[in-house]
Amino acid sequence: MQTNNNIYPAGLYSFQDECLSLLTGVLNVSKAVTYLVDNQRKPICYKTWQLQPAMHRQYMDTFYRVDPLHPTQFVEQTDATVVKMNDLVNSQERYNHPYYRDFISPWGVQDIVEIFLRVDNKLIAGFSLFTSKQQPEMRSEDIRKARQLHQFMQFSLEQSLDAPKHSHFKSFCEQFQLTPKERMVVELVRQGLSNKTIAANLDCSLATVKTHLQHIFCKTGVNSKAEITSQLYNQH
Amino acid sequence: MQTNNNIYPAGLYSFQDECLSLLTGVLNVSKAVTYLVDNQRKPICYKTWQLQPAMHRQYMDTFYRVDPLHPTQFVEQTDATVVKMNDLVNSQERYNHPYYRDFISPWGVQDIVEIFLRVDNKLIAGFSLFTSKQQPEMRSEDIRKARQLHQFMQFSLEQSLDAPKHSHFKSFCEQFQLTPKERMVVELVRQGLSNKTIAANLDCSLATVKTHLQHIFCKTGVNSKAEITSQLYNQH
DNA sequence: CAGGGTATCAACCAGAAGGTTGATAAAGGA
DNA sequence: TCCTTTATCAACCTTCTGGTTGATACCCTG
Repeated sequence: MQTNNNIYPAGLYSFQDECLSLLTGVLNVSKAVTYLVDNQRKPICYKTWQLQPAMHRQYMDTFYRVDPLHPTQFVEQTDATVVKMNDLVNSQERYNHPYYRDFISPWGVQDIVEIFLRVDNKLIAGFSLFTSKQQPEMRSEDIRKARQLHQFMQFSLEQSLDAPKHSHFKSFCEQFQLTPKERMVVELVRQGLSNKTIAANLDCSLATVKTHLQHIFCKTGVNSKAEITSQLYNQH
Repeated sequence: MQTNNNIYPAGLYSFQDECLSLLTGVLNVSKAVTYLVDNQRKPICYKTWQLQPAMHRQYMDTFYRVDPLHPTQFVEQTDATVVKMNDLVNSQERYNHPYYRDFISPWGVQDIVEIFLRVDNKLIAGFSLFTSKQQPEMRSEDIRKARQLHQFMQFSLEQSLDAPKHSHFKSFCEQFQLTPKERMVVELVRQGLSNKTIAANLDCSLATVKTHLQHIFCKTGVNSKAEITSQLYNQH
């Protein structure tokens, strides 16, 4: 079942179960499915909740090819976390699209919300939540809750996988548009050096280091060197 | 030889933040507060959400003594996870109880839901969720969702306690034989907090924090809080 | 019961860090 | 060319941190 060089930590499978239970328990959905994503961005390890086996089989045989929410559709958009189908595709397109006309609609589905989990910007798991035509339409309030749940699942995942966070430094610097010299200061601050030592490292005066720090504090909204460090390790 | 079951693993504090965000984001509450629980079952490390500082102060000064949802009330009931105040105490008792009459009611609170997290049957964290008198009453549906959220938080907690991430923190603390309190200080230092904030979190004086730090510096050979942080992340 | 370990707090001091103002100078784009 | 950005430095002040000393109190163990 598992492909070659794709090793998932044992906990990921139960994590998947727990997430599915959480999402279906808290959000008002009629059926749901979850999967992991392999190196080739192919969904594997499906787990379903109140989803007809025949429907799943039909998807696996045919309709995955035209699924607008398929993981391969979100290769570039690494920021796509919670995607609502009816927002992604307008009603006109839906009417003509084989995925809706021949698959989604006949199974009584009104809308689908897709939730993606990533590690290091790499998609590793997804959840499809279905609402039926009998249910009230998904409101922005529900999407907000879904995003909230996503945030916690993502946090939980990073905690348990001990996800590498080396990209934080870069994203931190870019996010606040720090200048090259300021970035150097940030890196030396991260190492726990005193201002005097930083000045020695950069071959400038203590006053200059303090000015750089002042600019960094101002740009980032942080109040101390210690906070910079904790920011670099705790994204949130 | 002292009881070491009071170790707060690295990340527990941000875990607390995330849980608070999750609960207040998904459930319909007006204010909330979370705390960790120490060996003596005393709540520490409070974090509030939309809760008036004056109300919190009033609780800390006086009313914690008569709080029917106080962690010490649930010593035996290791299965108590989600407790609704109005279920626990009937309306007759509520009317005469000083906690309701003089504290809860004047602050416009209708009901409180308490959520407990345990590790090895030992209570380690709690969340108090408040609904206001303006809100509709908590239904069993909401409690069911709260239980669902609890289940996931509990799962996530157990997962992250086993995560390799904690090995640095743990080995650092064990290597230098830091006491439970000192470990807490180390963790709060890691978060980049000032001594004053650490004191507030541990509910002790600034002087005590400085003493703990002095002992930590002495034991570890480190010279500053900033160095502690870099030690925790740079150990290989 | 004495003693070690832990936790608590106060007072004091020197030095580091944070915050502000102001100034100079090189580099690069409008 | 002017103006902005970036990098540099000084002086001044407040607050925070680190380092020290000393003291009280509790718990557990010998």
